[in-house]
Amino acid sequence: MPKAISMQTLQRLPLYLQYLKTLPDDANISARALGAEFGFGEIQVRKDLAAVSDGGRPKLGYAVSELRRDIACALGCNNVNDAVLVGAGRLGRALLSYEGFSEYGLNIVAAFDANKEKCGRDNSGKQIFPIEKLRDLCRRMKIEIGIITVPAHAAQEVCAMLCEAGIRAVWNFAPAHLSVPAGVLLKNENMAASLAVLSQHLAAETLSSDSEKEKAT
Amino acid sequence: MPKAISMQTLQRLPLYLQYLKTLPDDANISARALGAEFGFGEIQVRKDLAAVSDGGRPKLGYAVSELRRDIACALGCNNVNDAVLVGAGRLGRALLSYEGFSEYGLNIVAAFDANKEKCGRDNSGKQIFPIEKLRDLCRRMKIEIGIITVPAHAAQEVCAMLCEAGIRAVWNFAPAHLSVPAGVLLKNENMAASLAVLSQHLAAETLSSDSEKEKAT
DNA sequence: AGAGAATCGATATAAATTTATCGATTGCCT
DNA sequence: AGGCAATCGATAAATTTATATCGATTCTCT
Repeated sequence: MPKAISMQTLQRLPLYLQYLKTLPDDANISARALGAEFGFGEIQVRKDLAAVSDGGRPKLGYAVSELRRDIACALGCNNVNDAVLVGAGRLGRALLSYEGFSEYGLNIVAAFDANKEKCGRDNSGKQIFPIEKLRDLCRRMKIEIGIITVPAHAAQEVCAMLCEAGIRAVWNFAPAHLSVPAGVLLKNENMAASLAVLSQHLAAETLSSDSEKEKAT
Repeated sequence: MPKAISMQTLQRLPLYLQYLKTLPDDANISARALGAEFGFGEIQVRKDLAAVSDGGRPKLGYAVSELRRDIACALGCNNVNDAVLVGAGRLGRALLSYEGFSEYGLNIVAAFDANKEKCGRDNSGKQIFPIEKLRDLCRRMKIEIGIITVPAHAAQEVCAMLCEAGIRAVWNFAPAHLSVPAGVLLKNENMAASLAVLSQHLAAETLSSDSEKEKAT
């Protein structure tokens, strides 16, 4: 049963899950071994797992199949969330055709674009509609997640449309700052932040000879 | 003077920078106003800014142009880092043609793909080479950043190639768990983690009327 | 010029997160 | 069976991060 899961833990769980999926069903794994894969300490892993699972046997470790089930459950991977995507450019189509989302309970039901030439059936098999139909479709299907992959200058406008259409969570890939009404969650896929970490690593290593601690995120 | 910038601060700075770029050069902005844009507290913003800038005048706030300069400097946006990208599929090409990276000091000099049909000049203007040339080009140009956008099953192999070619930081977009030698930074662009946050928000709101969870021990 | 309000910076407190310590449990080996 | 080593879970300490408090500064308005 899910206790309160800390924000940090919540973001590590998908990593564990991803890795656990590569292991045999009947395997066991220790917190230490799991952590070693990511450069995490074993205690941290144990605490993470304790937040979602109750199994874990001394000397053996955790049963992989149980862990997978428990993590998936905690992450809500089993409750499918429908989503729409706005902006059928390169990035948008890349996400449309990415099949890994379903493993995490995300189902992109349709895409929208202002350019009518892009409309029709994408070669991912997903339908791309003119943006005018956004509101109606979202309301009718009670969509709760909107994914924004439009150019920065159009992002706020699209965001407003999505909110107006009843969306409750916005996943923004546009390099733009968005504002959302209260009650709507905004999650920026923040590639600039990742870049900041990368480039600081390079800068740090070039200056101070070494003794850098590697960190996977 | 570059003090120690905390990890969290480091990841907020690009957000500020992004927003500051939308403001007039001669404007001023207060910590409170800047924070309000992102839902951050004003004190937090002030501490973030204090880590990279020294300006900030009572009653007026911070000079936008100074802040931009200081943040950009702290993020190393001025020292250009060359990078290569492996995997010229949809996502790879999307990143190739994304022009926003240069603002953060990332310059993708070339891409590689195992499929020779994809080689040649991309319509982003970037060259796509056969993967066999990866090692040579990286070493010759002293590339330090490698971006992985191949399917999950090929990711580890590509990662190893990059490390072997002298890469010092790997930016992984593949939904796969990678291991890198010590000294190489691995940054996973962790869309699953973002999804976890999104879907927990939805779940929390839906069940918000429920009482506290019980825990099995 | 002086009152007043906004805002900064520094210091202090609180909360979240990570890391350490230690005893208890369990499987494996001889 | 009995000892050994691995591992867990819980509690405690340390570290990092966020928030609050307060005096000092400086701009604007009258």
